[in-house]
Amino acid sequence: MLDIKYLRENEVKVKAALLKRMDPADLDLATIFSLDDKRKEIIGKVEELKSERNKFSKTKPDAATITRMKSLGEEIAALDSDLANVEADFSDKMLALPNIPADDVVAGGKENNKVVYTFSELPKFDFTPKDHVELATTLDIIDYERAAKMSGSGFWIYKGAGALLEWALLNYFIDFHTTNGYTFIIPPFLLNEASATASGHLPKFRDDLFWTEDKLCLNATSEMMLGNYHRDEILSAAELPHKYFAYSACFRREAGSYRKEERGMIRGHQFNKIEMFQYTRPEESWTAFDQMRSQAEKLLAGLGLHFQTSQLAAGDCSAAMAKTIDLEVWIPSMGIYKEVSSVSNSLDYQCRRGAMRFKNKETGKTEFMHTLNGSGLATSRLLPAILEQFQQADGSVVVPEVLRRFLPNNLSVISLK
RNA sequence: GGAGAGUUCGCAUAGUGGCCGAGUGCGCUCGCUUGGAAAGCGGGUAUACCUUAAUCGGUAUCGAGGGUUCGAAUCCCUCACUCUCCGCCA
Repeated sequence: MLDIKYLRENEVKVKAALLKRMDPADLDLATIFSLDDKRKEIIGKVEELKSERNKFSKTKPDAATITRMKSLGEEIAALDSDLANVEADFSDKMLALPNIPADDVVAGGKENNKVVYTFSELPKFDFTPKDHVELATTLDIIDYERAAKMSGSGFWIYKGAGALLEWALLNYFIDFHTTNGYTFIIPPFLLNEASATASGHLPKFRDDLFWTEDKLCLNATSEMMLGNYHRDEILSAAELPHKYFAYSACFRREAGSYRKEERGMIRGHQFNKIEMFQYTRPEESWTAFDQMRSQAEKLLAGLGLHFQTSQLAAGDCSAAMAKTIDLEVWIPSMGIYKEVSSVSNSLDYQCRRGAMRFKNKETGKTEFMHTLNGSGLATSRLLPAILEQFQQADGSVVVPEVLRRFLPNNLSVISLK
């Protein structure tokens, strides 16, 4: 959520920035301002009346006063209900406004994304490379068929060396983030509606979430959890920044999509992800952003995979974010780069929504913090990338060096039994 | 799933319809005192919104939402959470 005062004081600038990501037809600040005016007007009136009522409520009033207060009460009730309507309308419209893109974020959609970094060379093969589904199935490390039998399409089973490799990836990430001073969190995997709303995923993603009969939804990214961790809290300046990382399985319905082009485990209903998250002082968030980007890149580079980093155009960033960069790993069989990490700065947008503040010692004021999140990393596209990029002519796969210490007997090659 | 007890200002507690946005103790903080400290004494110590140049002031908030009432921390209803006992339990 944006700051109404800032909007009013910087209307021209804000408008220009928002138009980088919004259709002009959807941007109507004038209506928001007039709702705000109306809101203030009613508040002025109703509070005056309440003040009068309170004066008489301090003592036992006589019969005449009681009659007068009764009609005053009716007036107050009417104004209160008007106010509730106006405020609901106002807050709907405010919540619908996306974040203001950072100055260096270009306008437009996906087509304007720009590659800003590339790691290593495109892998070349002197044999005909296989895709990860064939490799995994032949090596018997991923079982798609039995997963479909048990749970339906879009699920898979990690098996044997596949499960060990998956777990080694997670261990490698956990080790890395812990070394960098992040605190490990394993959150609940189900959350209630209030939390999903505060994190900004509702109402937008309602249909993309799995819902239980108990009105809880399955976590689609642990950002939902980490972004709620300090909700309605006021922290002290001294404890900032807070750096967390969480492991969770992530569940997404992915209704009606893509199965043909995105076979195997490129897109599924359940995958594992480790998410970095920071709460910072406002003046420190861009430094933290660069830090998180570099951490995600190091993590991925450590695996030796060919990938690129793209800076997203305004329209391709999710609504809450002022700036986002994506790490995209090369999937040889598809001939494209697929996202494995997304690092974003939401500035104070999420904190306004969740009332997450800190006490600034110098100014004595309570201010909103900034939040940043970044995958570090999602595994569901890494495993295919590893299988495909590191495959050998005989169908075996070389295990990245950094993972071996997390595997039994320092397993270095996954081969046919 | 059943029965009961709870949820008040950072913490602990007081408060059963108007004098309660809320007392007391602890904590924190400022000042006095002191060579310095402790003790002691005195002051301060929530959040949001409205108003204001700012202060002052006003409104709301005693788990959440609704109701009764001229007036609710206090009475009624619904919900959430915590604790105790019983039941069930892959």
